[in-house]
Amino acid sequence: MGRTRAFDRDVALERALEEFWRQGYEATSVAGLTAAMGINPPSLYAAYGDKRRLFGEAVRRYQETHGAFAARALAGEPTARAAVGRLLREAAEVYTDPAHPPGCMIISAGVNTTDPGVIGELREHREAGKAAIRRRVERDVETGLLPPETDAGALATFFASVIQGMSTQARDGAAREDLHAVATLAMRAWP
Amino acid sequence: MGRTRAFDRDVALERALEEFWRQGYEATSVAGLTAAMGINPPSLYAAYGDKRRLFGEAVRRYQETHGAFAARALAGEPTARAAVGRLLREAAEVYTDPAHPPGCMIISAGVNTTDPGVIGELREHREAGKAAIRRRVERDVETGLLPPETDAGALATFFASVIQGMSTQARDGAAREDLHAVATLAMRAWP
DNA sequence: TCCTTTCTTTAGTGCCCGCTACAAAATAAC
DNA sequence: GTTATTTTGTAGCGGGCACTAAAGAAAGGA
Repeated sequence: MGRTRAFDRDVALERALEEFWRQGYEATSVAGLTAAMGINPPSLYAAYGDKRRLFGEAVRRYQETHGAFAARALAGEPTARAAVGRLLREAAEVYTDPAHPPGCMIISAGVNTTDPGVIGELREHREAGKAAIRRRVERDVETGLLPPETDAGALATFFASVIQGMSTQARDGAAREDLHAVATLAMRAWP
Repeated sequence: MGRTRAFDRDVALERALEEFWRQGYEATSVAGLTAAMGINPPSLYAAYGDKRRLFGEAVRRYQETHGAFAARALAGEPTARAAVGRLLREAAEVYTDPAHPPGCMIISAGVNTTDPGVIGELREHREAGKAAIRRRVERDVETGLLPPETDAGALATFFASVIQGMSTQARDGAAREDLHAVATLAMRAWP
């Protein structure tokens, strides 16, 4: 019983997500959030807790929607090489999609933030992504698709670096074809 | 004539530089700056103007000291390939030097900043670095050291991406040898 | 209809931000 | 020593920050 909520919780969360994506955690103010979400501060605090927890929900939602292409690419190709190639190509697409802010929220939203919880949460997501690449490469080494001397850790760090660089380039205004060229050149690193 | 300044302007500027380097422009407060510099706010404003102009001086100083290795690498090797190889290796060294904050100030200090002047100033430095790589590659294409079909712009964007990714990795705590491995793999992109 | 519960809006709270007025202290010129 | 000039420390300015107390408005249950 009681008065029903006048706004759509998921729609408002998506608006908040895009504010955090565009400006990062610290540079995004509660006033800016409420303006983007179309609600007043007490509604935000009643529905999401506080700014920090709203950010946590936004990160989770990002992983499940805009960022989900990465896990799909790594799981949906017969070889590590094809999986990473798809991962890089799709990153070029997503990072330059004009329908939302450029680059990757997980990579950029915690930069220059004071809150150690925010920094750690995003860094763990980035490390998890790097570890996923590494495991995909190791799988192909174990099955003989890649030579046994392949350094899976180095390849994972390299491709993670390239993806993080592509995100920075996208935020600097790089065009989609520029990032596709980066992806193509990065694929030459395979043994 | 008048009272002489009680602090060393250059030493205090270096302290401010490291604050901006570690935390970025917006997350660095004037209170934090004055504490790091060992002075009071009126001394900061008398000596440097305001926070924005102090940041501009810090960026200029960074380019002339910690960041000068890049121009030296591009100018001091006989081939573009050797120059970029040295650039990547030295970036791995500098970005993980425990004597100062990790990563590159030009790449990270403007992320998630509201001030468009700060954003634009740092982006122009990044674009200038990318253009310098491109010109170095073009020079070797013109002299016949690289095949005429070489895409200098794509190579420049690729290596700029790798360097920006290395900076992010360093800020995430990557070891020096990890970044050296990234540099080695990136060098496989050459035609 | 009336009561209870929840969401809504208004209007703030205390705090830290970049920045500065002011007067005391210190130095150079004479 | 005196004066003019600059730097210094103290103390505080207006403003935006994250967050909330209070009361009205809207819904369900009796």
